[in-house]
Amino acid sequence: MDNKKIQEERMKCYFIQATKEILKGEGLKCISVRNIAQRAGYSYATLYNYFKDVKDLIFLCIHDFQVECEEFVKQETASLPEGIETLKAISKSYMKYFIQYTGVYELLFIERINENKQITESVCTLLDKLCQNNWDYCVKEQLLSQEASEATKIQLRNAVSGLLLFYINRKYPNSYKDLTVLTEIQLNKILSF
Amino acid sequence: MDNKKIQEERMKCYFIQATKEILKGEGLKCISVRNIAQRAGYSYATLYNYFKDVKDLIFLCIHDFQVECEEFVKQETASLPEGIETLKAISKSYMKYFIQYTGVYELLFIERINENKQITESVCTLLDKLCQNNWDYCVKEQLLSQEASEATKIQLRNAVSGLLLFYINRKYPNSYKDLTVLTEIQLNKILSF
DNA sequence: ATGTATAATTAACACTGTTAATATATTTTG
DNA sequence: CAAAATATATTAACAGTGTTAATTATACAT
Repeated sequence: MDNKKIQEERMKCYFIQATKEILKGEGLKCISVRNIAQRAGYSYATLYNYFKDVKDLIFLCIHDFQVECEEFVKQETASLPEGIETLKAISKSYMKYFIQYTGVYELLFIERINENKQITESVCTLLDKLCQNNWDYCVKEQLLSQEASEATKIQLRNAVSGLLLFYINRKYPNSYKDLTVLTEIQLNKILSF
Repeated sequence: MDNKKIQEERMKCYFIQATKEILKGEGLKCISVRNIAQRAGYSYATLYNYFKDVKDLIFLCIHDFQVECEEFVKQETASLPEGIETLKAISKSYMKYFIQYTGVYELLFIERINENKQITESVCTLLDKLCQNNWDYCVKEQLLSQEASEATKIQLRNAVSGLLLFYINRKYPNSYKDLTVLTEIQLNKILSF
């Protein structure tokens, strides 16, 4: 029956929605089967009729957050012209998203979940993807070689990851202002070619 | 009484030792009060006579691992002359330590524990510290300015952190060989001045 | 309307960290 | 040296966690 599928998808959606709300609000540490189910308006065991386990459910949120982050950055940088300054703006916007939703950061980069290679790789290279057309532009305008752009892309990804890890996970530096200063210096250093 | 103190310290040491063994062996996910106590040869509740809670105990391991990492890197790079190549060697040795003991990496950089500013900062700047005399050397030899060395130091720290995070936590890239290639490129890029 | 398939719930299990009450050593005192 | 007092270690219990089995409620087809 087709109705079965529709209803099943709707139910799944309720649980996924609840999970996403908790992650964005209270954070990863507040995720529990009973907590999710309560917010979805069902008993905790009902969840297991639609998901293999809680990891399976949480895993499904990753893709949604990835898309959300992408849209967030695109909206913030859509009006900017292609080039180095936009690469900086994208990087800062990307960081802004994860600093605003640290629970999402934890899920995407910290939490050990069922290792799906596809998703894992697309999470790791999300910033690369967001920057891609700007890198292409810089190469086309001969601001740097194709080879150099590849290495610099990875450099940018690592720098941003490092800054986020220390700031979100270790409160280092201990103020947002200090982080922005640090970020500015690092971005200028990496993106001066 | 002085004997009291000695005995108390000995007891603490048994639990700390057990915790460190589990962390270096099975990893952070295998840490539990009952598991630690069993390995130490005591009941789980005995632990609470010597530590406020399990976080307090785990926290005490951080300093030891930091020292161990420091000694590991120093031993591997002691014979090298000061300079850029040694900065690379130190970075690679530092990465090697954490890849060998991923449980230690998790504890120092991933796990959310009682936030002690002192320790947190010293963990975040451990690589900086290990490199310091080489940076001083490079500045003295006028290979780069003091200001540039500060920015590059942070750049190196972030790059290494990013590489470790993705590789250890997300298996990206998915082979150690690929990681070494990626690392080599990144280090050469950062340390070419 | 009744029987059957399906979905949702409660009860239970094996874990987790932590605390209170109990049992065991150890030390101090008569 | 024996008894009382103190300190230490252990078991039992509680409130959590994820997960599964058994049970109840619901929807659907005959």
